[in-house]
Amino acid sequence: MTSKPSVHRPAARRRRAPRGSGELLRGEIIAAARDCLNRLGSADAMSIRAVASHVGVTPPSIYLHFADKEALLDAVLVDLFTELDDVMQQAAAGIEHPLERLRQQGLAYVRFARSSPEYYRLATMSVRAEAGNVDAILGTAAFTHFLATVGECMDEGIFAPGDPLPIALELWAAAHGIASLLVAKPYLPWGDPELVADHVLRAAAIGHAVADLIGDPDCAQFSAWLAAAQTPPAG
Amino acid sequence: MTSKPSVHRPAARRRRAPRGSGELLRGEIIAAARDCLNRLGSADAMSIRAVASHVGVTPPSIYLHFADKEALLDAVLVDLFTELDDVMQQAAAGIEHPLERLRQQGLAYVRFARSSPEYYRLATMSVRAEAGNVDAILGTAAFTHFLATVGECMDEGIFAPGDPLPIALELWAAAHGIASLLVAKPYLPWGDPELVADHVLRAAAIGHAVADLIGDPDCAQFSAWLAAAQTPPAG
DNA sequence: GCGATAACTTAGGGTCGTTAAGTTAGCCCG
DNA sequence: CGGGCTAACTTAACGACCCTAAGTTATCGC
Repeated sequence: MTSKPSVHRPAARRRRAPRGSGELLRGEIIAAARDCLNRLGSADAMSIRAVASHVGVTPPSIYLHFADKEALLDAVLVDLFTELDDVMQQAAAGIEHPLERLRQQGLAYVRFARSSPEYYRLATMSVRAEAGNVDAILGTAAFTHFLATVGECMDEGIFAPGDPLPIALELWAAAHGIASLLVAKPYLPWGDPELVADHVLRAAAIGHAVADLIGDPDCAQFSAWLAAAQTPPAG
Repeated sequence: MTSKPSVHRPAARRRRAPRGSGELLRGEIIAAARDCLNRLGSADAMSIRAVASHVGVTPPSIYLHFADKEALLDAVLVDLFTELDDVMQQAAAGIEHPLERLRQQGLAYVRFARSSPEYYRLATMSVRAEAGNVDAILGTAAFTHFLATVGECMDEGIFAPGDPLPIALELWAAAHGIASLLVAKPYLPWGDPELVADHVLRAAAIGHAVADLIGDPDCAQFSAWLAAAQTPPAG
């Protein structure tokens, strides 16, 4: 399991860095780690040895910059979270209706997950995070921006006014659910991934909006409300 | 990382099994693996050596019954999926309204995930499954029963009539999303896990029902529909 | 040019998954 | 009741892994 023959392209031994710039190597290591990660496909398969050899250095040198393998993976993730924010911001740029912006952000999130599955797995499915890193996720630019959009939806009357955090977390859960399954079980009959992601996100948003609207009826009551609402709106 | 000092309770060397019953050991190995899995907390930390020593046998004996570590983990999962179906069936028993049954099944699903996080991680977050195992998930008793409940909701007029599979997959995505995050990031400010799970599931169900109802308006139109629907239903 | 020290390397301990080859114990058959 | 067949195991070892301790070398300030 651990003993798959990892690819060892020895990568010509690199010249020693000049005196002040040990930080230089750090960057190269992270880049190499990212490279190994999506070439080998799993954090397990990405060995310190492979990363080191890829940079042109011996394994112990890695430990001059990172406490252990986990710390290296964490550093890779920091890189990636800023990229995630980039694509989400870009997807939402220039869209005025906050609900549509929410949707585009969600879709960008799922796309990002699908485009680099191993990173996504690493980021969301590890227990590595200890109690301290609450901010590591909630403080992320990506989440902060998402949270803001949820707030704007409240201002618009889409969601009931109040603290946007719970709604944001729950919408995130939906987005993560479909992203995660598309990544982990791509062979299931999802149909067009973009489309199914849109369905899930849409249902989550509508669901929260309507839930805020109708309160907490029991199932029979909801069923009745639904039947009454059959009269379609204009459009 | 891999080199955490695994607990090696040597577990008195077991007597050789009688001639016909090699299958006996197989069961004991699976049980031991399950035990190690939730004592050590991760599939990585569960070493073949630990499992073997827990059964009272040497590591190579494991390979008489399982091709490799992955096969052993798969066998553990088969065990667990039948248990998942048990708790979901039990949760739904005696409830007549299909929507409420759907909800209880979803809640049971999340509860199961939270009660054995490492199993859940293993089952849902691995890439191990190849193209062949579509049935390994969709053919599961748990999923089949869930699918049936979705179908009954269609008969009841909750969801638009048609193929229940897409809806079931999408509802599953929502359930998986919250289950997965509760398991992987328990330190986030979720509040009461049972409650937040209920919110997410509820929103997903309502969202799909309403989405079927209102078609695919743009955001502004939806906003208007929402405002018009403010007139609360009876109850 | 010469020490101090940053930037590495060599060597190795301990764990892991897995395999090849050996050994022992239960059972069948004479 | 005893000899042998073979299922059920064990011993030994390979190669890969993470990580550490201790050594070495190149760069820079003086």
